[in-house]
Amino acid sequence: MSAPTTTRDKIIDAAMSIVRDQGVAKLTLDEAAKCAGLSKGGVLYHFKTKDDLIRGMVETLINRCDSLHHDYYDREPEGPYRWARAVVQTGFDPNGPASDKLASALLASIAVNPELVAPVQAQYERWIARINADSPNPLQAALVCMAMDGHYFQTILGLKLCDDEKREQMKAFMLDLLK
Amino acid sequence: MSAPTTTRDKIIDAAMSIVRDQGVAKLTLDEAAKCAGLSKGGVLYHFKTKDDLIRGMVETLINRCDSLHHDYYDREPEGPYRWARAVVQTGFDPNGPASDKLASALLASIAVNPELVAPVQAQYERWIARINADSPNPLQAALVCMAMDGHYFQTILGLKLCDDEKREQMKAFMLDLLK
DNA sequence: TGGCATATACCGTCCAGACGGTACAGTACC
DNA sequence: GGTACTGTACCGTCTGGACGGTATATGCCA
Repeated sequence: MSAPTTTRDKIIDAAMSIVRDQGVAKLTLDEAAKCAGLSKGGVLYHFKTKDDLIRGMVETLINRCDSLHHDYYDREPEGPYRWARAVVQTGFDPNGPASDKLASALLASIAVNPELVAPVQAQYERWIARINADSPNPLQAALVCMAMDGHYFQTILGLKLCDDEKREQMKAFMLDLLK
Repeated sequence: MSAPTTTRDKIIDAAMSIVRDQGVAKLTLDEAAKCAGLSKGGVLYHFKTKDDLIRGMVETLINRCDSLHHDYYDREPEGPYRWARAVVQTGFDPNGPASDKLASALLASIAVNPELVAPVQAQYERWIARINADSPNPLQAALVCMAMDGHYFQTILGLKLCDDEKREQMKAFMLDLLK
């Protein structure tokens, strides 16, 4: 994860760390300010409300996720399932959406105000469309993508389906299905 | 979902409904009491603390999930991947863990106090062990089970990967992989 | 049979603390 | 002197939880 540059980014980064390390309940404006190294007034200058802050977190999540999708798409060889393969690569990226930090944005949004998830839902549909468009068997692609969602699910809950070694096997297994 | 009988169950049921319908943030002792048709004092008689209430919700989730696993296991024909097939059937059961109501227990626990997820983590490992034990290719089973987790993930977030028709196709596709 | 103690289930009130948000007075750089 | 940003002091509200009280049922003993 690249180091945050602007104060705004620093606050978002701090908020994500709080959720990851201490749980959503501990995400308060005061705490976010303290972790970002400024006062509550400072935070409220950048984000008018707490919902606003979470909107920022969600936006960061979506942007970083989408840009990773594109990066991996460019690197993947042409052919069927190219987008699906990019999704798998993204999901296993240590700085990707399955990192504790980014996933925390989802957690924060659902917990505080379910409406804040809307942008994710919208983007999700766009991703699905993209994947379906270049997948010969949409069911096959959907299965693998659902499994990636399961991966996020496990990350958020701290569930361990497999150790690091099996994770690599899993990734290879998935990519193998997308040829 | 069977109608709650004891007051205790009624409270847990009410709490789950609140999380599902209004979001975790609205889950307060007062609100749970009101929805269950008694006073806050009454709720606190059955659950000493709010964490206790959530522990009850998580326990209900685990029990109902495990009992569904067993039900479907009994109904599935013998052979390889029998437990994995039971997991798929359970995941698609309208009253199963992917129902909004049960999933809300997870949400509540992570949001309020991440430690409360521990019982789920413990049970999860037992389920994994069971599935691996009768799966010729553990990667195949793991892929499908991860996809089921993805299904819960989508339920919680309100994401729509597929419509009802495609869901049925998906289920058939998964079960077909487990033969 | 009646009197009394104990347990269970539940109610209503009160309170300390935390939280989101406002107001405003700075400060530092351009 | 204006713009971008920070710090502090404060307010109203909400929430978890403590607590004392109440009604009913059950058990015990004479």
